[in-house]
Amino acid sequence: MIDLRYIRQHPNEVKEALRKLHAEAPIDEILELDADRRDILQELEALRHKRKVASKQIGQMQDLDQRQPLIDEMRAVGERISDLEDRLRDVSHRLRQALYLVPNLPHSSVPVGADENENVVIRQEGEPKTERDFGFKPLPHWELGPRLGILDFERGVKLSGSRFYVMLGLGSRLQRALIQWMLDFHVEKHGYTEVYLPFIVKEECMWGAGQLPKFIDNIYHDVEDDLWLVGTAEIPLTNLHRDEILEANELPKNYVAYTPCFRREKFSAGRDVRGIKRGHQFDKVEMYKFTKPDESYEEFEQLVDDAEDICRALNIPHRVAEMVTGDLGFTAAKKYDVEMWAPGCGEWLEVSSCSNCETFQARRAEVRYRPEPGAKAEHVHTLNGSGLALPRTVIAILENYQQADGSVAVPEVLRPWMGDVELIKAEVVDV
RNA sequence: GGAGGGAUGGCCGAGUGGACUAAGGCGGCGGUCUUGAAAACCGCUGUGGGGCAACCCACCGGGGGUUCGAAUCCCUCUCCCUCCGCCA
Repeated sequence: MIDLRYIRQHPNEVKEALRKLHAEAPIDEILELDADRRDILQELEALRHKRKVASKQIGQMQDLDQRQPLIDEMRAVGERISDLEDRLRDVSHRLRQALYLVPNLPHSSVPVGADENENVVIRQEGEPKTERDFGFKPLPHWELGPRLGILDFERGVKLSGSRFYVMLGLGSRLQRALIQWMLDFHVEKHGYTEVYLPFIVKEECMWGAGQLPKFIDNIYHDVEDDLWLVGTAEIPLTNLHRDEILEANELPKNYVAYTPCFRREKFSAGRDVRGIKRGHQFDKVEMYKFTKPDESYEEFEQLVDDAEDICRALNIPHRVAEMVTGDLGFTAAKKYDVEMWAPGCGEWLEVSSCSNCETFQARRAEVRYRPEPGAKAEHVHTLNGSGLALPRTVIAILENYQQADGSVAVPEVLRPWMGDVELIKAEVVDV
């Protein structure tokens, strides 16, 4: 949610920003509702004051005959107050709903562009391996996995339908090793605090993180208990300090969490249906920062570098792309994607998406800090970034580390987390 | 799932219809005293909103209601605690 005062004072700047985002939001409606709300509020408060004073008088009057006319008058005032309160509730609700539809505004440094095709690759480390480097034609993971007996698509579908899969044996263990290793890596090398979170949350968390109302169709929802399955750890992490005022000296607060993520993928029907790139359920290690506003961009660059560190340690080529205005998404003021090269499917895979949401989520979830003791509380900035998304990192490992005989080498850094297994190879099957 | 008890400011805690403009304490900040500190004493110390301002309004877990007037009465929801049951 962006600042209502800012919209009121700079409506044209907001509209201009929305044009750059290729987004629409009911700004004129917001301005009208805001004006209405303040009109109603002023009248209402004047009447409440009048009633308050009169009620005090009534309480002190002994003469019932004198009292009665004043009581009658105040009864009428009470009815008008009641009316105005109803109108205020209605207008405030509509105003809030309208504000919830406004996306975050882009940071001034974000390049203007229409869509993802105009995103800017700002750096790349490592050269993608070619067929010549391999000495054979590298296979995509959806062929490698089943051949090695570590991926089973048919049984996933049998259990849960399309976009579900089963991991087996060393495939499953590889993913588990990655989770452990990445958590330890961020805790030990980057100083994050590990946190274990609920995977299903209350509706208000969804509003706080900016998931509702916009993304309702992409969220799994348990109707009976009105709980919502998280599509990313960003949701419970944003709400971890909801309605809190943090001390300046405890910022930045850096968290890292592993969670499964659940997404209905209503908007990507038919896309990325092969393999494990886009499932309804996937695992992710997520980094998250609560920072002071004037430190957030410095912390943001660090966050991206922390994600890249994982790519470096795995020795897989990666690049960083900066999102243009048209591809920023709803909550980010600035966003980078980290992509790993996958030689089998022949594409750059988004393994991390890093966003600086500035005060957008903090305002929704009311996360604030006190700049100085005794000073007025201000909203913090919130930053999130995958560190990294698992199935895609597994894809990159399988496809980059495949050998001519169809086996897959285990990256050295992961071996201690995999019982020193060095090679994933097909089980010998009795004929 | 059943029975009972609770939810008040940063924290503890009093308050069962009208001076609550929420007592008192703790903590924090400032001051006096002191070479300095402690102690003692004095003062200040929540959040949000409206208004150019003086100032005003709201908030005692959330929502709704009764009343001229609600922290206080009624309804409802949520959460916490104790005990019982079930259970990884």
